[in-house]
Amino acid sequence: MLISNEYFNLFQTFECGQCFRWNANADGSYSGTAGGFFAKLSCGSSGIVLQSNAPDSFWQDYFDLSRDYCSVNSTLSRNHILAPAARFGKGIRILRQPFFECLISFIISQNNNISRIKKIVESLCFNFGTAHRFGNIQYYAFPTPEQLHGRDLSVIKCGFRLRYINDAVSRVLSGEISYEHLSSLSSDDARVKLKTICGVGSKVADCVLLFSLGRFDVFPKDVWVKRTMKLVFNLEENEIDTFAASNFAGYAGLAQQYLFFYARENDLKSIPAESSCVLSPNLSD
DNA sequence: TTCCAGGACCGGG
DNA sequence: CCCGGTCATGGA
Repeated sequence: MLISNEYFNLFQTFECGQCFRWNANADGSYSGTAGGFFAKLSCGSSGIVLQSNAPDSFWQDYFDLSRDYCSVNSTLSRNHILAPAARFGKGIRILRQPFFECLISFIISQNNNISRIKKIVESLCFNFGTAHRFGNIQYYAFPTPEQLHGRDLSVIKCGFRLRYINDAVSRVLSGEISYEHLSSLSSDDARVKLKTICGVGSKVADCVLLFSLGRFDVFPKDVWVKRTMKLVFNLEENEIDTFAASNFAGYAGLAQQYLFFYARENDLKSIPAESSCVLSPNLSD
């Protein structure tokens, strides 16, 4: 499969913090798994080459390839404060990750750092997921709810999140929480439903809504985003949602991801010298 | 040693 | 509604 798209950058898409099972190879290509499939993506002169055991339609959906990111990026760039971040992360695509994988991964993410999140998720897959092979590469699918139900998960060392995972597993298995049902709800109603899972609050729910259900209207607020919104827009936490809804034209989720990626890549923890309210444009690319 | 990480829960005010 | 303390774990 060949993907020719200026608005799809491997590093930006896989390192922007939305996913935990993609890793860079020495040559800059990326390998990873989703939905039980394996893929390797490398950037060539005529586009991105994707090798996989999955049908193209799976990745078409997963990488949100039918959406016009040029248009969305351009829309968001009309906000002159957001524009430098939109340019810096213009190759980010919002992944549509399989629901259960996304839900469990972001439950694990809470009060945690990305490198350890990846280790815990990988341990979960290695210990409880199904082993597969793609050529000479062995990989482990994300475990299904059935594979996790009733098991002692303490080997993955996820700390206090253990009972949260157990609750999510049983609620999904019972059918009470499902992708199909959530898809039929508004984002607000779906968020309320997700938050009935013990260990799922607003932030984790919004990440699931954005990274699995493709709800671009939500705006997940983690420590980095809250810090950045205060820094560059001078907004308190309780002001962010209404601001995002009225300024990001229905694409708050992508705006949030641009900001998160920009802030983390540039270690934006305090006000850069001299510029209190504009992202520094000379840091782009 | 202390602080922090893509937070959530619980209690009390 | 909002606030502070607490919850495992490991890296800086």
